[in-house]
Amino acid sequence: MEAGLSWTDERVDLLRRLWEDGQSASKIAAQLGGVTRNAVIGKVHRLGLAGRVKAAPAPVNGRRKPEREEADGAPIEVAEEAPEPIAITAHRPAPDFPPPAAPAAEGVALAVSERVTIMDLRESMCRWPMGDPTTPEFRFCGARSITGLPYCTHHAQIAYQPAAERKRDRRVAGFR
DNA sequence: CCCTGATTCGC
DNA sequence: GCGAATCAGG
Repeated sequence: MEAGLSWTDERVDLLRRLWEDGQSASKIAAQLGGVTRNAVIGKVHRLGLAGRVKAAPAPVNGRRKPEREEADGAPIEVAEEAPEPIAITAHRPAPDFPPPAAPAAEGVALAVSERVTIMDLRESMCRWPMGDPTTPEFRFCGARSITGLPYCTHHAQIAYQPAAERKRDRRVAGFR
């Protein structure tokens, strides 16, 4: 499938903006598409913009070393962090996010049983519209949505397609 | 159980 | 450089 999908300048740029905007790795991954949250976190660290607004949550080891024992009398010095006064966290509730202007249905079939009416729509449910809003048959996708986003992972990828990729993946089928 | 980021290491 | 596996925690 998408063979040429990698960390292009544009994708890195988007990653930067979203991360600095406080978006979580999983959300960013969903919006970028084609990568997992691990990939995002890994990239974030490589870019050197990890852990900005964090105290010191994980000075521990991530992956245990099976056989390799660090048996030496040299205690690893942990760099003490400078007494950072206060982090400037400008709250920007209006990110330059691409609105799901043209929701396009695609072939993948979601479980019909998951569809819900607006009455049953919860915060954690996908708000992807399905059907004609003017009819009583109108439903929402209803699948588990990405925390903080109105859509499930599947629809988020459709709604938030990267600008570069967007043109190619245009698919306008009938709504359902 | 859902999620979060951090770390290590094989590729 | 990349990201899965794993860890540690909310």
